[in-house]
Amino acid sequence: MTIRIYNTLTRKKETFETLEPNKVSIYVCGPTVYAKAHVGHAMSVLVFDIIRRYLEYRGYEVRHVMNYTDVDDKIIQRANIEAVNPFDLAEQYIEEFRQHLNDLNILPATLYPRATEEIEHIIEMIQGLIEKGHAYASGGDVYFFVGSAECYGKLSGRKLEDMQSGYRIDVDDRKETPMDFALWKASKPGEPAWESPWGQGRPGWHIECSAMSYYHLGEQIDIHGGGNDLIFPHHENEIAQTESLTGKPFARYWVHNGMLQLSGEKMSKSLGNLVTIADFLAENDADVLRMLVLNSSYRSPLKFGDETVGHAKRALDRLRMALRPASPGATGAAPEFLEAQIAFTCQGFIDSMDDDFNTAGALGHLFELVRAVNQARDQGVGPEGLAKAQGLLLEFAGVLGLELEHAGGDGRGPGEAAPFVDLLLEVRAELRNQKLWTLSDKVRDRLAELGVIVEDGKEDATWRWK
RNA sequence: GGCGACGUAGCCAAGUGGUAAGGCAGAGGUCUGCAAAACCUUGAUCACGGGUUCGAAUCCCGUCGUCGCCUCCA
Repeated sequence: MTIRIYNTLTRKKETFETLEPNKVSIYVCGPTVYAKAHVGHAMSVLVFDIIRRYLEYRGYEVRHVMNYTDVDDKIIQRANIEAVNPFDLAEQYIEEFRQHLNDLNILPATLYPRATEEIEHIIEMIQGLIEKGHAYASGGDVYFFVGSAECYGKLSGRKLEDMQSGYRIDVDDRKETPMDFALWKASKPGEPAWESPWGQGRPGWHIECSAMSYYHLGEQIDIHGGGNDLIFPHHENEIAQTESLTGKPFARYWVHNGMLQLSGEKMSKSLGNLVTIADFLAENDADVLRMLVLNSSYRSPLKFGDETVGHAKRALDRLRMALRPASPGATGAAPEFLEAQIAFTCQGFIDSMDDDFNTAGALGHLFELVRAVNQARDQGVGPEGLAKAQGLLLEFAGVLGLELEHAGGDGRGPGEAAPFVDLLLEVRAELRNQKLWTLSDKVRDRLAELGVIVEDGKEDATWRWK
């Protein structure tokens, strides 16, 4: 009964052991806020939300920190183009992202630090690195001296020699060696700037995460997460910075989610092939995206498209359908096979999730329970008989962050239309009694066009949003 | 060119040494006035080629392919 996690650092699944018993510290790299967030960002956030929920389910007290990078070149560039204040621009997108987190049913992190609010800590950390000989100031900039970090490359599996011969690295006179990266950047007039020992400037990207993690979670943390596109250079550099300063291993487990792909390519802001979270949620229930993520393995690339989204939606519907009440008047007790399936699903769900958060496997066990519940219902098992199995389904779905009780394919509950739909169905029941099939079918078809699915049961008809 | 991950039925996807979960789609059936939902039945020897082993999808080597990173990127 131990959790195993795939650690990018060792390229192996390892038994999960925390620094402190029953406590987990997680730092996840959040977005750079210069544009609308897309469903790829949502995937990352969902993956770590699911991990966090499961760890809590398994009894851990989780400290979860996610940052916002609210000052960097892209933000400044974008603000210049739009002729707005870069801080306002960042603020606007942070606010939007927060709303997305809420809409996506993401548990709030313990803390959402921002680069601009941590300048003091960042400067302190840079000074510490300079004092230890790991960084040097150069013309208003400060660079990390990569050659001074013993294990540089250990996360991404790269060798310094290989990279130095790489053709993509620009030669920069201010750097002592080409791979050195900026900790502090001197600002140009008009750019956001803070006073520092090296003059007016702003922090480099990598140092902010090291600093925030250090000051909010401590020298060492349990899990550091992010998209696998951050492995190099971002996380490699974080390791270099933090470990050079503390002399201790930074994160015990490096966890990276795969990239969401749109038509065979990584969805990204720079490629421009994206679907924004806002656009997606305008058309779909948030649980559809979560289902898409759950049905795959978080480390692999995930295809996003009409087909996979459709699959996710139907799979979600199937889970929801299992929560339907017993047939009217049914009173049967829970049969043995249902009890057996409950025990089996309990074990299977936990075993799967313990194994590097194998959500697809866990879902498989949930679907087995779904079938058993449906079988039982068909056999006339009553509400009490179904309650335990349905309760378990709801509980485990909740662990994964699915809100099955929010019925309605696109997030609509019965809502204001309910009385009117009910009225139509009442009239339709009359038509059916009189065997006026053409008319009653017309009502059903027209309702279907409006997104209402009507299902005729033995007694009465039920309806739900498509 | 370098580093890394991956390649399981039409699609999505578990399984990592003992003869392949689950979902979607398809086919047939039960139920239904017809539908829908649900239930039952139905499909793959695991990219390819070698090797290790009594035995491999599962370990090793090679080939091909896909994706990611090497520049900002979840």
